[in-house]
Amino acid sequence: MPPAPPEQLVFRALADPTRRDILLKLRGHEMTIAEVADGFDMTRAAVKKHLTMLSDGGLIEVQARGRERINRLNPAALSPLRDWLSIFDEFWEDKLAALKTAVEKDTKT
Amino acid sequence: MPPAPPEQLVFRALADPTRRDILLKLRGHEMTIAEVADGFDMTRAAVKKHLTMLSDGGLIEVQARGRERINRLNPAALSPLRDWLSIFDEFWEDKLAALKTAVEKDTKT
DNA sequence: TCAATATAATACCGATTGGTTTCAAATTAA
DNA sequence: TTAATTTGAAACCAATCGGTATTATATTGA
Repeated sequence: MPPAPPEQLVFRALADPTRRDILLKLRGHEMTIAEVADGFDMTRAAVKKHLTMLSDGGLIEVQARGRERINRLNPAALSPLRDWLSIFDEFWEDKLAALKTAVEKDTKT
Repeated sequence: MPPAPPEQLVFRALADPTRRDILLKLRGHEMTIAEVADGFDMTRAAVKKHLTMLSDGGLIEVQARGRERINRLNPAALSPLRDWLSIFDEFWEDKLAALKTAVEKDTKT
């Protein structure tokens, strides 16, 4: 297993909508570059660049098979994102609690 | 309440490490621009630009108070990110299940 | 073998980003 | 009132980004 890419590469990879769409497309089954590119309104070369950035972030794994490159989703690489998000869970809860209080106070009057 | 910014503005806002650090810094209590900028190795103007992008993504709320601008964390704006992440939960689970199976098989031999 | 296919690699382009500096405007405090 | 403070806004710069086109390389299939 290659080392987990730094958090920054994950956030950077997800910053582009085309790359997020690629990840969605890769759910379920692996694809060659040409298959991934199919349906996108850009050249294969452009899609390939996006795939490289996704690979840099560890979000996909690429495997050579003959002259093709098989791209496979690696959902485990989303962990840094989950971890970062969890830092804000308590504040999220605080906001919810405050809202609950406000609603209760409102219905009481 | 202003309309929720599109998902893309949230992902874009989080793509920069300085902006993520700003969000961490804003946990707990609100701050003026100068207070946010303090500790960062860049000009106040640069930090202000980051705050603008965070505001564009709805991740902070800005309120004028005299000549100061109070910046407050808005954790609710992270929802699009949570929602997007949840799309991959099932594949995450699949991977875990596969791992579990592999481990069981391994310990059995 | 040889042509077609799948990808890689590079150079190039315009737009955006992340930063700076400079100057103006609004607010506050002495 | 006047000077200091806080911010806003704009011009500018180098680097990165998202895309193109072109060329080269490796693999496959007839």
